[in-house]
Amino acid sequence: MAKRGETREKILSAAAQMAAERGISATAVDDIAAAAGVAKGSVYYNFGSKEGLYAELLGETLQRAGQRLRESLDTAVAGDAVRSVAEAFLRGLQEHPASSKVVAAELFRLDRPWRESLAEYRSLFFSMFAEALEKDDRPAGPANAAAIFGSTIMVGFERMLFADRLSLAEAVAAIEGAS
Amino acid sequence: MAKRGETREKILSAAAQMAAERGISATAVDDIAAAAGVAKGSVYYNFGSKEGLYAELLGETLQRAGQRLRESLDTAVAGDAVRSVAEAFLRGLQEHPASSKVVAAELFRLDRPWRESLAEYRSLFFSMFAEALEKDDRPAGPANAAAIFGSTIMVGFERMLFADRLSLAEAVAAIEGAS
DNA sequence: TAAACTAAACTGACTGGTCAGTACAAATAG
DNA sequence: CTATTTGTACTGACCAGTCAGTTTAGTTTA
Repeated sequence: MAKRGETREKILSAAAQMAAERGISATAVDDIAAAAGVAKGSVYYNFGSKEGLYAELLGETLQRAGQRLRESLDTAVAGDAVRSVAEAFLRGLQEHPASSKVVAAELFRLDRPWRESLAEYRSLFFSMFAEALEKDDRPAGPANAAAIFGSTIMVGFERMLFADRLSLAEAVAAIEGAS
Repeated sequence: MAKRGETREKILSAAAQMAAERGISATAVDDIAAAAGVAKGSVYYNFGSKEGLYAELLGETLQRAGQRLRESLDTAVAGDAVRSVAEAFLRGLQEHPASSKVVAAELFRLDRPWRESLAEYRSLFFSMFAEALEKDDRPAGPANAAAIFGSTIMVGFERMLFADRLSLAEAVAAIEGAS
């Protein structure tokens, strides 16, 4: 029998994979369990509810992204901060495509229980991009942060959908040039 | 009895309002009918299905936006095209907040029947922003278009959520960028 | 001019399927 | 001995979609 940690990992991975393809609400708990090769009861034993499961998946993903951004921001040279942060963001998307897709699709939704948590992270990301702009001595109002963040997400998404058509360097250059 | 057009309008308006607050999938046809002050059967008489109803709402909204962008693009002076298109886009969001929210929330989803239609419009918008960039003699690759489009959407969304905190001019300036 | 007719518009109770969540006894692992 | 996992069967809520019947507006007939 698998250890607790392994079961959790298998479930989280299957949940991410399926939701990336079909969306969260179209993914049934029975299907997740089947895809993970695990009993439905184990999902509830480990996560309590479907909501709890996806809250954890989104939370993990967002926290990881936040940490990445924080690090790249702190180590970046002044004048290169925006580029550095945008690149860190894009790398994150690339390394965890499934959960990233889920997050991206949920980021604009208004009807989910984890709306608050998502909104919190959104404003955290905003503030970090603003910080990067400041460090580069560029205008750093809320609109400017939103603009940079928006272009980064959109370019990242585009890149995820059309795999290798767009190099990391090209993508970052476009983001820098946009605003 | 109300004329056919009136009933349709009431239903579309209620559908937009509710979906903007709770999302499409969390909005029951029963609730739409109740909010519109109309029997559930009338929804099906007029639109055939829930999917048909929202397909029409999204289609209308996207087409209107597309037209707006086309016009502003065609009348814009070279050098001012990006600003002009971005402003047109933001104005559209402002004038139809409910249906715009619905569209924005659906724009990144992977699991809907109207995914194809949305994707089509997304690439139409992309190409118009690319055209605007060209007209302004700026780099106009796919990444650049995605970047501008992303920043426009994100700033517009931010503006919709925090109503008057952000003037149209400020928003457009942030999208255009300082350089 | 009013009665009869017609078709389109509308109604709302009902149906059938889906799915989150529960129950629990038995098996396995550390 | 305790925590974890399994498998199966079940419940109850929710909700898209249906349909037989009712209302309305407009038109024809006598």
